[in-house]
Amino acid sequence: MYEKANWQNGVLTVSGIECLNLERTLSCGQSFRWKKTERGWFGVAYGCAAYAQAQNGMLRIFPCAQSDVPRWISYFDLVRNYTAIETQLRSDARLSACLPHASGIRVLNQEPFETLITFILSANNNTVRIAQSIARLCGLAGDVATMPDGQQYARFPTPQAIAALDLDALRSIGAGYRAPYVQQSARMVADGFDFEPLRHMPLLASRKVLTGFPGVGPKVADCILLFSLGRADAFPIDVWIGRALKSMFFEGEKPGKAEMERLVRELGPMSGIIQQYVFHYARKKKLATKWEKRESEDA
DNA sequence: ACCCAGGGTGACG
DNA sequence: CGTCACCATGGG
Repeated sequence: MYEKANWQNGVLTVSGIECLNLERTLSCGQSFRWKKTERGWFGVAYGCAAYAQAQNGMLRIFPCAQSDVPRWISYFDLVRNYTAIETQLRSDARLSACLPHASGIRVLNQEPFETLITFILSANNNTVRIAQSIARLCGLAGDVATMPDGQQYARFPTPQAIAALDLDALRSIGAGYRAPYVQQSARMVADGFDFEPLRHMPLLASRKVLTGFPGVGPKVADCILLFSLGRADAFPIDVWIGRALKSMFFEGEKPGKAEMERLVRELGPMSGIIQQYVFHYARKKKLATKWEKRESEDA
């Protein structure tokens, strides 16, 4: 939640934000279009390019048209009470270890079609390659727009633009065997698929609709629901979360499907947000052990 | 040369 | 229903 949002001369300043760590939020693998620069984080969302800076519970976004203020507030999920979520984490002995590494993470509210294509590309892939492929896809088929200062940037391509690409073009951006999935899914959206009903259906029904897209299974469906359709109870289970839950909740034993579902239910209606904290914690911890291992090998 | 990465698909029991 | 080889690509 936040106290005040002020717009002046193309700059949006939101103050009194209780939990916000931009570094963690923008580099934790939910969005792949933000880069750290000297002027702050630069990214493109909903066709708008902007810089984002944060300090002391204050978030500044520029350039920002006045009509885009509600969208940015929604994008950074500033309406949600993250203090309550972090309190829940702190009071759970199994989850509290996540906070030092993940406090201030927010789940962004991204554009659904962009999220669909992004996470089709994410399957059996790594975050560096995913970001590269997205950037090349935008350069290849995205509209070029111009910022007020003259700087040019590429928007995420429309469904029609991606649907019009041939498979060789999609392979050229590094889509690999996912190229036909991207092409066919883009065609379905270009043909009029409507994401909006998925915001309000029962979770299982929404997931079933999304797995109708080629290249979308249960995990990618949950990513789309959590990252772009406001479903805070969608709980994507990937290799990192699987490992983390195994050690944190099941004493190193691989949980069955029913046990996993029971755990997610126990975590409550914000389980998906909590998932993001655990995911980031798991990745940071693994990274540290990798570094330690490499340094000990060097020595 | 082998393993891994925000998994999904299709074939087979 | 569950399991499993296979998928294209680049880095470690």
